Amino acid sequence: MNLGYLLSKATRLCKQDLNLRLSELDLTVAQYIILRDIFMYESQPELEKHVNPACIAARLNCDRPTVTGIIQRLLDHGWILKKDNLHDKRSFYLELTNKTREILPKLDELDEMTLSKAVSSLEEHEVDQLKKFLRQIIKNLHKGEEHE
Amino acid sequence: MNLGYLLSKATRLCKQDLNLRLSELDLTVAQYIILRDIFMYESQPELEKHVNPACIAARLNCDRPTVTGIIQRLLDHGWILKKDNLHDKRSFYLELTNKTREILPKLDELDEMTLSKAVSSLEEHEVDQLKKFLRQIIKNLHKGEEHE
DNA sequence: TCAATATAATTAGTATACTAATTATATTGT
DNA sequence: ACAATATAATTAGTATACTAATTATATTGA
Repeated sequence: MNLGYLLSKATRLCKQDLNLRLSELDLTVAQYIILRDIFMYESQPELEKHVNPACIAARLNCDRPTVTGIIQRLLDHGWILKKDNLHDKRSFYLELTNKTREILPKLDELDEMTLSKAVSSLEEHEVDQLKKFLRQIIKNLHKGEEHE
Repeated sequence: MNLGYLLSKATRLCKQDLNLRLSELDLTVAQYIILRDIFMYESQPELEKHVNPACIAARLNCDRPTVTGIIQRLLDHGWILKKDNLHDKRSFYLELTNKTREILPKLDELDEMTLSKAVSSLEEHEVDQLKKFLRQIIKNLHKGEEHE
C-alpha cells in the first residue's frame, strides 16, 4: 500500500476516534486543538502577550480563514472570549473562559485515550521512531516549498 | 510534539504537495485516488465485474456521499463514464475514458515525485518501518470501532 | 406472495481546509 | 507627511469528509 494512502487513512481514523469522544462535549478535533493552543499561550508567562488569530494560524500551520471559522464557532458556544487589542484595531486577543480552563484536562485525557489506542500494539521506542520519521517528512516537504 | 498533530501535519503537507502538482491537470488528490481505483478494477481480469460507487467507497474506506460528489466532478470533466447496470437499477458502473487511461501513468509519476520528496531523507528500511507502524495504527483504531 | 428489511445512491446540512479578493488599519520609505 | 506597501481579519467560493434522512429498488422470510 502506498505511503500517502496509509498516512491519510491513519490520520483520518485518529480524527474520527477523537471526534467521537469529543462529540459528547459538542467539540471537534480542530476546535480542541485551538483551545489547547490558546491555553499554551496563557500558561507560558514568558510569552506575556495574548494570542490573536494570525498567531494561532501560524503556530498550527493552517490558513487564517479556517481559523476565523473555528474561532467563530468557539465564540458562539462560549468556549472563548474576544478582547480588544488597543495597539491594533484590525485585530483582537483571545482568552479561554473559566469553564473551558476547567474542562481542558478532561479533553487532554480524551486525546490521550485516542493516541494510546492508536499505538497500543507499538513499543515505546517504536512510537519515538515513528515520530522521528514524521518530523523528517514534515521537514522534507517544507523545504523548498516549491518543487523543481 | 503530539503524535496526532505530527500525523495530521505530515498528511496535510503530502496532500498539498501532490495537489499542487495535479492542479496543472485540473485534478485533486481525492479525484486521482478514485481514478486509480477504477483503473485497478479494469486491469485485474479476475475481478471481471465493473466497479460501482459503493465499491469504491468500501475499498477506499470513505463515505458514499463523498464519493458521489467526487464522481460527479469527474463525470462533469470527462475523466470517467457512467454505464447502466442491467442487474440493479439503483446503481451503475464506472469506466475511465481513453484520455484518462493515457494520462494515468503521468499522474502516477506526480504521486511518486511527492512521495519520494517526502521520504528523501529516509533509508529504504526506514520507510518500510514507517509503513508497518502506520498499518498497525490503522488496525488498532479499526478494532472495536466503538471504544469502551 | 408480500410485508419487512436491506441496500444503492442521493440530498441536505455542518465543519474543515484551501485560494483569491476585499476592507480596514499599520508601517515604510522618501 | 503621506503615498506605497504590508498586514489582520474577513468574505466568497470550491472541494472534501462526515451524519442523518430520503428515494428507489432488491432481497428476505413468514
